[in-house]
Amino acid sequence: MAGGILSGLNAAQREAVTTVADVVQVLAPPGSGKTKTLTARVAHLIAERRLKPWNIIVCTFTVKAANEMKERITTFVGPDCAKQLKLGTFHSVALRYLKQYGQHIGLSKDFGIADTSDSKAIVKRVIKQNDYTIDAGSARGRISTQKAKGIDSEQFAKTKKNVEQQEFARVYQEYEETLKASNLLDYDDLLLRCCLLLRTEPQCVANVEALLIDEYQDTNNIQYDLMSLFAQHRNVITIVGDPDQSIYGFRSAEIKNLTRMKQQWADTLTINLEENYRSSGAILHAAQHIIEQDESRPPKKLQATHTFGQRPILRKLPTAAAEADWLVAEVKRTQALSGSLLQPNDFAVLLRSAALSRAIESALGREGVPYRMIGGMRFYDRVEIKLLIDYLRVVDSPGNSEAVERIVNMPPRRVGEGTIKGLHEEARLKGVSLWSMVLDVVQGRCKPATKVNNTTHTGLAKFVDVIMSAQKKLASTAAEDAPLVTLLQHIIKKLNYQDHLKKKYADDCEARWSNVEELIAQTTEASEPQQLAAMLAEGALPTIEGIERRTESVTEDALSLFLANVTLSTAGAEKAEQDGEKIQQLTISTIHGAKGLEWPVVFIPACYDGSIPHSRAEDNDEERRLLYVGMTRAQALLYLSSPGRNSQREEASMSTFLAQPGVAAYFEEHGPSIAIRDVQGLAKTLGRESPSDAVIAESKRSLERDEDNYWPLTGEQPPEELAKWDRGKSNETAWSIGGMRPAAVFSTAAVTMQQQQDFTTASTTIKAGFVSAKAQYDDILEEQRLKKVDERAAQAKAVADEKPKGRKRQIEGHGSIASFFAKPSTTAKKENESYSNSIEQRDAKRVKIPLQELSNVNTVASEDIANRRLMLSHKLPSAAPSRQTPRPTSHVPPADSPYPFSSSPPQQDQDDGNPTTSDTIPTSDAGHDETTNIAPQRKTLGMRRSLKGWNARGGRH
DNA sequence: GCTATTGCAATTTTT
DNA sequence: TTGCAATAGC
Repeated sequence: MAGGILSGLNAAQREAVTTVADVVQVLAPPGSGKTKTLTARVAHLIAERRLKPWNIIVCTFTVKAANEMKERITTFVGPDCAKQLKLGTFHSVALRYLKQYGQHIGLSKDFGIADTSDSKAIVKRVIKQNDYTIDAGSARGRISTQKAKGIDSEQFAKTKKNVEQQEFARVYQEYEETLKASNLLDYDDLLLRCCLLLRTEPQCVANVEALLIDEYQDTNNIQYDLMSLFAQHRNVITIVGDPDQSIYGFRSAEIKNLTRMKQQWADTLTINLEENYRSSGAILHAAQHIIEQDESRPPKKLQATHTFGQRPILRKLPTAAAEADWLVAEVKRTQALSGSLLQPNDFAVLLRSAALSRAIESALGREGVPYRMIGGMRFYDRVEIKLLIDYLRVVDSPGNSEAVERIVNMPPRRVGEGTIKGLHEEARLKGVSLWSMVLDVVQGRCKPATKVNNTTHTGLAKFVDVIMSAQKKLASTAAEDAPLVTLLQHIIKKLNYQDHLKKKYADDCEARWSNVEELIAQTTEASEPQQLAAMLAEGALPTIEGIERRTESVTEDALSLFLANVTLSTAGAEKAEQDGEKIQQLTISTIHGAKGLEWPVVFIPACYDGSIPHSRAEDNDEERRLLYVGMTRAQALLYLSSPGRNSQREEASMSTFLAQPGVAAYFEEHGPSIAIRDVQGLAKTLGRESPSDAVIAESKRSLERDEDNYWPLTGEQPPEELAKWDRGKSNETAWSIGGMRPAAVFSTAAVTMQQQQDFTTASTTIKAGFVSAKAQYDDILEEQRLKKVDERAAQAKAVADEKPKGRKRQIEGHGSIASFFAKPSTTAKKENESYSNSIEQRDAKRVKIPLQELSNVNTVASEDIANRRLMLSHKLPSAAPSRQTPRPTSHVPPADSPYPFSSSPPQQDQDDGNPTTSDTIPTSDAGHDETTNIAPQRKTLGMRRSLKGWNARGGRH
């Protein structure tokens, strides 16, 4: 077994794995096999040193890291053994101790965890109640900072200095009181209380033989304390980390903890890993150059093991939309030029902040590149899910007044804000929970000072009934009978939840309902006897003599553990992740979320001042490290880029980190040409087989542009786009249509499964959106027209079949319609796709015009389209506002599409070697055929009308 | 007093 | 582009 554990490790790694030193620091720069080393050490401790897995604690910082660690350890020691390890995020390990031994520090067993929205609500209420003037957001942050320093509210109050700080001290104190009253712990409390517990009852960790910590550079002081306490009996600690990758300073991470550790344990052995196995030499050089701008940082060696490869690319684009278009074009180009050596899974787009994904998502959607988003909105944070979770939380512990407040009038029960606020305040003064207050009112035991009229009283009674009946249900369901789902189903039924969703979210209730179904599926899974047992067992810590632990009542513990896990889990997306593995998808992530991961090709867009370094960041060195972390995720190709304007359309300049003199030498100005020998180099770096020359040549043919030469290197608009800008200014409506975000593009990994469904129903949904008979009739007419147009276009196509390549044209009527919803700036091509259908004569004649010229022709045409739209909007009186809402239907894929987002699957036409595309079909100036005129115009007007309908929506009716 | 509508502001990173 | 606050209406 030892051979297995050590195989593939270099000398330094072996030393780290097998050393007999008790306290070990492994300094592991990016790509040096950090996780590999840590997992191997765990395996070594178990296999060679004969430590019991249940006496080993492994802490990570993120759920993802924990999962990955678990997976990798499993391959070493097998699932049974791996399961017994105490492995998880700091928070989840702390939670286990508190659930089991919390009574020793006076913690009641059924405490809940206050998530971000709970904390936020509490702080807000406290501030409002007292007419304080502090900003709620910053107060929350400060509370967390104080807690991470280990300063509790009373200590802080004692040191209060100025008025502002006194006010904050009060907020802090009241916040703590409220948490206590609701029987909640916030994230920081989990760590703090665990420290308290382990100080008061050191016996709880008497069994711990070894402690291992991943990403140690991100520990804050509380976590440092926790580390010392976990290890207090044997002092066997292994940490891995890299100061250069410290990017959680905002969470009070202390890089100093590395030296602090050496001071506390004088015999600490430090091992440096210096070989990078991940990235090409060119990428490492560039990344290294960036990180070395920080002069306070101790120099460090990092040895490339791969060939030099392709230099990273640093590119300036005019706008975020252009940047996104360029990015997607590069994805497609590199994919094709590599002969599909690179697949969508191999690409990642890493962002400073999740909100930057908009432009990227819409460009990807438009071009049919499937993607998934990690980070961003969490599954359990979606309103329709959160509400149900809140119901479960109240059933589990009604003392959680925050949750009660959120759900008491949801769905609407005619219990208004005033009533709730009044009752809540009254409850607080009385020192009871909101729930017991409500209960007393409903059952007539208490006459509240707050006025409660009859309808409101009935509403409250309904609410009480839901909760109480659910509690009964839970109590009466045996552990074997899937208590969690049963309970959830009961609540859903009692609430008429599906109807509620229909009413509240008329336009996308299917999507929301399918999220609910996903939640049901998750609870069903968690309800299975083995799962239930596993959940309880996983939480269980070894029995230690002399320490009393709490006993369990299975069903209630299951619920409370389930809820705790929900709160601590990042996504609840395990399932979607599995699916993600099967489906080829590009990844979009924040840089923070990408830590520890790697991809063959990485894009880091939006590298402008204000984004990286972020305008709100207080520590620019940390921002630089963030960029370094992002860059070092790349194995073979790395693209950095910046738009000339930020999201607010203000001018944006290239990140200072990249604008330094000398930096440019490490970068190319444009994407690589990727000759065949480059593909071989790529294959080598990635450890894959290189595709044959023939395959490469073949896939190259599908490209309309095989060099990154559309966007000027200066960061200006290409002449084609400029022409549009000049003339298109007044065409605002069309732009805003284009900016619309498709409903089917979700930010949550967990929802990907449902995207498929959304799309398969998309064509019918379009119809459903047309409410008025007139509109529907128009639509039918429209479709017929388009069909006719398409038929003619198809004929033209037959004539012109030696056209250069590419994307399969869309013949379906709705496909053409869809292209009109797309963004004009970037989709001039697509507009032409449908529009040009009408100009078949020119089509046939111009097919042989070289690419460059073709795109110019296209531009002229789209300009004219824009102008004609404009004219029409003046001439034609708007028709009666249709009730039709502008369903974002832009990416309706063909029904047979293998990709959820594909509107143009990268398939070749089978019947001829020269598949046609409409992309490059040249179009002429204004249409001269009546049919052709009407088709695009009416669509445009339709959109205008519906936009009006959108704005005025609700005005009538 | 509750609901709906309209108008307004805001928008880092994670447990 | 979404989420919250104030306002008018029921």
